[in-house]
Amino acid sequence: MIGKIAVSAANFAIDKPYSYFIPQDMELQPGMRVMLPFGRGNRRCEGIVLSVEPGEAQGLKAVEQRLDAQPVLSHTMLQLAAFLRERYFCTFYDAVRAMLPGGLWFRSRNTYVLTEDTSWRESNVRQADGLTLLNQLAQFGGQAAEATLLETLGDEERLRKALDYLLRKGWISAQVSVARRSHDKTEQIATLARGAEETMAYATQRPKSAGMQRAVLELLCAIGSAPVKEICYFTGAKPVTLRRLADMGYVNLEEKPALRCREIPPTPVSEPLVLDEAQQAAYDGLARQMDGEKPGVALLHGVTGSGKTSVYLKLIQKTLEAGKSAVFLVPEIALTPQLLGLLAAYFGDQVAVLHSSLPMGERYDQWKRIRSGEARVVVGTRSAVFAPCPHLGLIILDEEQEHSYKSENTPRYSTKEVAIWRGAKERSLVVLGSATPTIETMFRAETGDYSLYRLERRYNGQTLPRVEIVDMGEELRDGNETSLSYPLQAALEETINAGQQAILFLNRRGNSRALVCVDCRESPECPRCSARLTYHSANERLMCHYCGYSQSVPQECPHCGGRLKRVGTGTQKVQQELEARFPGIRVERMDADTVTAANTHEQILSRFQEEKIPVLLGTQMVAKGLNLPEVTLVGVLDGDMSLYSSSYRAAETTFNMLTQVVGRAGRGNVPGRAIIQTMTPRHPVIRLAASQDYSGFYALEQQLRRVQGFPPFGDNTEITFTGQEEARVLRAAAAFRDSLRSILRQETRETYTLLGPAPCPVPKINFYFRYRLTLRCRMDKPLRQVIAHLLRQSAQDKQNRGVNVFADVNGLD
DNA sequence: AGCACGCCGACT
DNA sequence: GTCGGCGTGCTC
Repeated sequence: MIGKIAVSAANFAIDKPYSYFIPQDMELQPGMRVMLPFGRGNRRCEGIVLSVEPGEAQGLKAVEQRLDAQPVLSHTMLQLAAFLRERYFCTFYDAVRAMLPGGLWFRSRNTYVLTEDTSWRESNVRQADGLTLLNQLAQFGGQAAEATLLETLGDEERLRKALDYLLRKGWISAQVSVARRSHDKTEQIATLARGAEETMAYATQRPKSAGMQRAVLELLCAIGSAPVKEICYFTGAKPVTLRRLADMGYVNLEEKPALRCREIPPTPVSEPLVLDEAQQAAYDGLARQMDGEKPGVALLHGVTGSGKTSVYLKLIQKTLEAGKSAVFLVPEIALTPQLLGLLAAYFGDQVAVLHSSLPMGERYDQWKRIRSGEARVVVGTRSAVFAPCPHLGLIILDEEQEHSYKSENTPRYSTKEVAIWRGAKERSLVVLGSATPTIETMFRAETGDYSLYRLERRYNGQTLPRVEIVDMGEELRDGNETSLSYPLQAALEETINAGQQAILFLNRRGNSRALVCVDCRESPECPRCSARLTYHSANERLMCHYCGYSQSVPQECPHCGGRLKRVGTGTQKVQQELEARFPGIRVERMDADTVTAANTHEQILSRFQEEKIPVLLGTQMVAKGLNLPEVTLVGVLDGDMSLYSSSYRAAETTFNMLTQVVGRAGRGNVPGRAIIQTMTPRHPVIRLAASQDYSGFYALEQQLRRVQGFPPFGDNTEITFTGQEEARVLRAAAAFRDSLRSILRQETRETYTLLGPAPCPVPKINFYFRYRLTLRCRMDKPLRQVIAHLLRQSAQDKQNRGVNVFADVNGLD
């Protein structure tokens, strides 16, 4: 038998099904993974079987090992992988990697053994490193793992050369052992092994070159013990430093089980689910759709607090009654404790939670429960859209406008597109829920591609908050230079006096801060990226958000030696202003500086709620909060459009953000009130957000998108080129642009815009320069094939060595 | 991307 | 002779 197999070692340029001979005694089915020899060197790699056909071996290599006793991907899921490959310009195996949980992966270990040929003992080995390895192997009983050998030579390049040499000589041979990756439920904890004084004395007498060890010891003296991961975060040390300190006897390292995912406490629910009239109407329509031949896609458009969740719950109930499974996708699991509690209350242990921060073993356990049909309600973040449900009946995408549904790594898939693909294929209903749907989604609902259900009134008859816009320019002219306008001050006073609560929101993007020199105005920059370093108060270090570089805070400006001053979100400044205006007021602050591992987002919110602290002041984090019934006033301190990127989505993002924040006011019995402070009070987006007028915003924005050919009227494709040599990157981009342009011209596409190469918003990350082309044009199948062809061509062009290319359709920036 | 293969120059 | 370096072309 012959197997058509997708190979993990294949890159985009050479990705296709490869035929392998299946040995007689090996039972292979599509969807099983195998080990294979691949390439000239017969390097071992993984593959996944796409199909099995009868045929002769004639010159084919043979499958070496079967890795799964039963398929890990069903027929449909293999088709989905093919879809991902075609749609997102990735390899088949990239798609497979995204679809399977981490715990299912194998780790292969290279081992080297001495052969019978011991002639090297007599002859004169001409390669010094090779001799070292031979001696070491002999010492270890003729066998050693690659990692061990690497440790002796210390350099990957040298190791490779030496191994190469020895293999060629026939003195050693390579073996690969494959093992399922250990269930990753432990973490390493470092503890101080001796007294703090002794340790400090040792630390201070160490040479300057051992500064990292010193930093680690100082930290440990202060806190006693901590997970190795965290120590590395706080000091910038590498795990090897900890190991060295352990060897010297100053630190104990032990494996401790990592915290299991918290059990979800079910929210107490007294009565069976009761829907109000609007909810019932939406539910009836959706249920009817679900029973149909082709359930299709539905948009559930409901203002905040209109009770979309009840409709979802009822739909899930119906799905279970029909003997099928439901997938409930959320933007971020950490922000939905209430939802998890509700699901646990209604569906008990039928619920499986899938998200990326789950320990690997746990994710694998959940995955198995889902596949076996034991868990039929799956809640999770974007990767949960690949849940292996045996009979999928329903997919819910809550808050469908959220950016986290778009993957930013290969494959750069859109969860929504994947959900819709699955829905169509598996005949399950896809429900997109939002208070502020994306323009694309609403457009498709209006044109009839999706069905549309509306929940227009807030549950329990709460009214939407009254919103007021304050012109901060005018405030300035009136001599108010603080961030609190007079109307906001007055409103705050009223709220506080009435014993109610307020949220103040700083609409800043960066939720971290930078250091700026008071003299030359320069900021410390990352040595690897074209980005400013941001100050982290948690570890008192400067860190780079793009590459993870970290350093201690410099004493003075690296450019001119001047004094460095912290600038940033400004919540601290606002807090001072609040305290000056309302002496003795308690303010809970929530930003990158106050949210830490010990003081979580959730804890801050519950303290705010339980202790009835009058004001919660924070950055974007406060927008995505819980139901806070006592909050009657919301103040947006800087509701300006310009704070957002230049992306075509800027208006949408701003509108959504403002609507969401404003909607936080008045969810209890008292009607809410919101104040938006802005320098651009007449900006239509601000005005529409203030009047909570989604349809007005939609009408306006839809028209702009139509004129400019942005989604849903066209697609915005970015082709990004990265590499360490700027000139090569630019050349590759320009060559791509020229080829693309000539093809587009031949095809006489009526309208397209092709821009670039232009530097990306962050032009250098980790020493890699980044340039990109922007193509505005409908991305249909033929055009996708053109792009795929050009990507392959670009990757194979010898002049483009060291340049990576990838394409992203309708990405986020 | 790996990796072998082949050709060349350099060193022992 | 042997080794390392580099350009070329293929991967079932």
